[in-house]
Amino acid sequence: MTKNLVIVESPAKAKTIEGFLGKDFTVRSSFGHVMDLNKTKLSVDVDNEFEPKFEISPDKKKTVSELKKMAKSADTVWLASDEDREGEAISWHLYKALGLNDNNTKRIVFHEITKVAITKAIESPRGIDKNLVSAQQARRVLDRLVGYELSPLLWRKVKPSLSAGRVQSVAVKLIVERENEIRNHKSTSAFRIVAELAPDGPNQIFTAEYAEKFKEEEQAHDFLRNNIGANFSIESIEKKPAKKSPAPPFTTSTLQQEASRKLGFSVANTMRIAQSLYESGKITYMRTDSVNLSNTAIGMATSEITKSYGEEYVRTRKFASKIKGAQEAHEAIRPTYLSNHSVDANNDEKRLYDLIWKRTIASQMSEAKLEKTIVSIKSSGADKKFTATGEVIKFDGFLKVYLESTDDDNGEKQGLIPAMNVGDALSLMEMRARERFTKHAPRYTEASLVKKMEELGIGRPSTYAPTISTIQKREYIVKETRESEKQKATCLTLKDNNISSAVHYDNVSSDKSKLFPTDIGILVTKFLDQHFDRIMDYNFTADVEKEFDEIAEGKKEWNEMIKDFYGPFHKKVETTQEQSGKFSGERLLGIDPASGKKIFVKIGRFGPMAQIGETDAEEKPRFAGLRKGQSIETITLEETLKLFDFPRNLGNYEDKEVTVAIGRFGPYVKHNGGFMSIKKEDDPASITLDRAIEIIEAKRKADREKIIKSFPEDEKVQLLNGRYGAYLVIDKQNYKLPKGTEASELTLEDCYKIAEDPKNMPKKRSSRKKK
DNA sequence: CAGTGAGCGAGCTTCCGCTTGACTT
Repeated sequence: MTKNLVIVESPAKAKTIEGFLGKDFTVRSSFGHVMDLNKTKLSVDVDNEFEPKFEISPDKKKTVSELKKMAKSADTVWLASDEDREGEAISWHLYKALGLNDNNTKRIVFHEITKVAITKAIESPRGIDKNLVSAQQARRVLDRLVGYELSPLLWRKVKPSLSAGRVQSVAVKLIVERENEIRNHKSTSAFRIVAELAPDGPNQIFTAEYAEKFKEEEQAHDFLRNNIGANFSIESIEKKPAKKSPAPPFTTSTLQQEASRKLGFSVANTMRIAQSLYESGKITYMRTDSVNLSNTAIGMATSEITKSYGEEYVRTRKFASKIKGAQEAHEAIRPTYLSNHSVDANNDEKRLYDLIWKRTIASQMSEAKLEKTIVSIKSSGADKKFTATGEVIKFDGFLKVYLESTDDDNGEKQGLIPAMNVGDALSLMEMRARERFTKHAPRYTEASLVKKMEELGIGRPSTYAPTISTIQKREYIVKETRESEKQKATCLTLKDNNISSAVHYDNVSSDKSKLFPTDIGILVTKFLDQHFDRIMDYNFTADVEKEFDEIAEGKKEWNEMIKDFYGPFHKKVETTQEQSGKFSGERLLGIDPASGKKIFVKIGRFGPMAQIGETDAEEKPRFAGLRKGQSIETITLEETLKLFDFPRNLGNYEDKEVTVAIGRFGPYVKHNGGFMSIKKEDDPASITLDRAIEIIEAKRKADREKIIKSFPEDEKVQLLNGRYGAYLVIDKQNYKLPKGTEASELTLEDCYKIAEDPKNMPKKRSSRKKK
């Protein structure tokens, strides 16, 4: 059929490339890896040179059989997966899975998707690099061994269904350690002195800061008093030129950071939107660690900048990655056509595109030229000097288009400074001594965690977003907005020869959508740190990467490397398994005044819980789960005792008892065998019977509205309103309704008929949804 | 989803990286 079959990793790429190649070429995609280790088994023969058992992934069976068919009828198969470890392995796996041979198979690589690059690649094919394949195998086997030996250990020692891995466990550790730092941070305060001054003549006020801060309010007060009626004059003015350069074009990580800071997107959201822009051909590939732009792109940028801003704004650059372990198989993320200043798409896509366009264009624009002015001012009432700094843009350059934001954007703006001369007298408008507290390190956001992971070389562009969602799904960390801590601060003001004092409440931290560790995350980190310090070492990944590189260069055997690692690792797993007991993080809080028994908090099978009495005591202990937001690290005895006030009997309704209790999904009201969750506004400790009845009635109303139709002839059959529209239930089994069906018009016969059609059976979930 | 937590024991959970759809009760 086709003479040449070219296989790439992504279907969008396949479509583009097919346009560049002639009729004789058919381009298809493998959709990433086609072979992997079996998910349900270790699939690594640890007694036999660590031989991995790769098999065709279940969800790739169809792709592989289609490709196989096409490959059979082709003269030549061109394996064009990415030029990195994983890409090489994809080619090798395709080679095996499609039953290819050396005579009709060629391996090619290209970094940019242009006709020239691809034609050139076709002209210079090579064979599959087995060393690179071995390096991937080592990476894959190492991750499997770590993940599949540590996770079961956690199930036994801590809690079922937990997970551990080279990447995720260290990501959690970063957040746990940051929280510890914050907990141990001792905030100190000092009074900062700021003067608002104005030269004679036009009313141009500017601010200057005094060179010293004062620890005590009294000292600050004394200082202000000394400056009542003082003379201010300019001692020196220094002007110096400064430059600002644009940031490199986007990689996955920097795109996630900027989209988070400037647009407020989560990393998963950013990737979803970028994927959509990529699929519609608007931007280049979005999973990349490269800051490189192709010559074509730089050419487009040059003409676009010249046209829109003028020649003096052009300054092309080649950026080099500073990230260790960067594989740079792709270009940086950029618009496919820089002449499109915006795109026709939904709002989020437009905004993300706009960001990418600006960043790309700015990266090829001239530096901004600034002039910094530093004015030194002396006061007759002070020993040291006041300093005012100003910044004037002489030439805006790339700033015309784009300025990168930073994580801590609370830096004060540098104001304009009026034109003045040395010796000029100034009038004091106002002087303030404001108490400032030192701030603890900020909690991570999703995006700043990605930044840190990238710095440490942990994870890859394709895994940042999934890793962050995994550690949230496992409940190791939570993303939350918490009430920020306030601190009382004093501000003294000198104005019109008078000193007044006022009190402010300053936010110590801004905790909007920040990452917090949970009790389980803290406990698991502690456990792994104690027993597996090597894997929890921030340098572990970087160190093994060096060894993968040696394997890729043919300087090392992959299974030798794994053997060296696995020996001591596996021994540690075994001794921990045998010698250490349950790791519950148990904390003794004190004595229950009612029973005289001990009260503990710890991690149980279902998460954090409190316990009155000892497990091996004759009388069974009482248990209660901790509420959301409570932590075994910080909960007090009083708070714990309150948890045992449930279930609480509120009285009777319709001759049946109404009780309120706290369960797995929060507080609920129980009545006549039914459960109803209570809303956030209601406090289970003080809820009244009347309010509980309201909740019961509201639930009944919702249930009534849920039923579209029921049949008195067969009560097992019901048509219900669900989250995704109408559906059919027969004897607890759900069925989809065929498209276009009006549920309220269906007869009982219709329902039976629908249930018989296997098309309407709901798909079985491949993996059970985690609680 | 279902409102537990000892004991009994079967059977389940899990990794990282490469890619997109399929399709939810």
